[in-house]
Amino acid sequence: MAKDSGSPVSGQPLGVDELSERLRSRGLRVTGPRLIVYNALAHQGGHRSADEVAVSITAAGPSLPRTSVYNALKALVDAGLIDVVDAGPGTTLYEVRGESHHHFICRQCNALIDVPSDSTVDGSLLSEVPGATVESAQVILRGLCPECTQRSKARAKSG
Amino acid sequence: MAKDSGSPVSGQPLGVDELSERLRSRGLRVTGPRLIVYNALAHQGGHRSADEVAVSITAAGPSLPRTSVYNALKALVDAGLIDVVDAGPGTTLYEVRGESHHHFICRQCNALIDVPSDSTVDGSLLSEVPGATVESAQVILRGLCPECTQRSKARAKSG
DNA sequence: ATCCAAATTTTGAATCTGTACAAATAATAG
DNA sequence: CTATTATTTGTACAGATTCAAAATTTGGAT
Repeated sequence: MAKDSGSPVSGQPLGVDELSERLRSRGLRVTGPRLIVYNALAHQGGHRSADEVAVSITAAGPSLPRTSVYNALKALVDAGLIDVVDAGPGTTLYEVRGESHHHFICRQCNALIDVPSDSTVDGSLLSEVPGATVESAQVILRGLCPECTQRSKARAKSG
Repeated sequence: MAKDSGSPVSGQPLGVDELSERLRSRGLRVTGPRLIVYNALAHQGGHRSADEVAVSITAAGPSLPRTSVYNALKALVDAGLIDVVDAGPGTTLYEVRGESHHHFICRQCNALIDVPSDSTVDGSLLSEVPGATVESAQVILRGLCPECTQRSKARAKSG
């Protein structure tokens, strides 16, 4: 569903030691599948589905059972090491936790583009719901990506 | 996944005539299923899954095949008459297109709450992607809804 | 009013994601 | 090293969405 490549907005992935510490600090054990899945996702970069992660793992050596990939992804999310990408309904996408950012989705080619978040705007969003405790704000922008915008303009001119 | 009822933020649904015109203006035919699905969604209000729409249609008379509901929903989205709700991965939810607004999702009770959008903030979001044509911006706010926030406070005090 | 070509609907089955469960296994405390 | 308990794994399952092919309907032309 989502066409996607590397991410222009990201922090650097964690090493095994810090990774382990973070897992333990949340009461989670450090296991093979979790390290493998995290590294696969970090190595691929960008936004990836559980299936894409599984495939890349298999490509790199012995494969992990599908269920294990799902389990590991869930554990990593719980540990705050990776995030579920807010990019609308459909297949769940994950990304290594890095700097806060938003997402742009092209309605034509489905490209998913990271957009640096403006902390000022971000701040105003967080105070928008009276009575509620707003913990995070994700923005989904939709429209035509730069490439499709170009193509669209070209088509309008010539024919 | 999403617990939900009517929407506090909405425009008034379109009549058959304007509905038809809008479909035609996008090269889409005016068909029974499309009108039925639109009206069902408009009548229910709020954020609804394809299944909820199908059920409400069946309850009101002759039922539509599930596939037809999906087809009609897609056509209506293409025509810009309804919107896909950005509320994270999972079942796709739809709503009649009305005033622009955002969504708040409670991490505890999964309540999905409409949040009026601040046009100022909205404006800044729309200009955030150089080269791209940003057509819409939806915001997903996450945290504790007012009720769960209350419960949380109460628990902190007493126990 | 009628006919035609193309767009849609319909039917039924297939697919794709994600989850539930129970038994086997591995990670950590002591 | 051993016990305890979290995890992993393999299998089965459920729900959402899509697909292919045949039947029908729409909108424009005759």
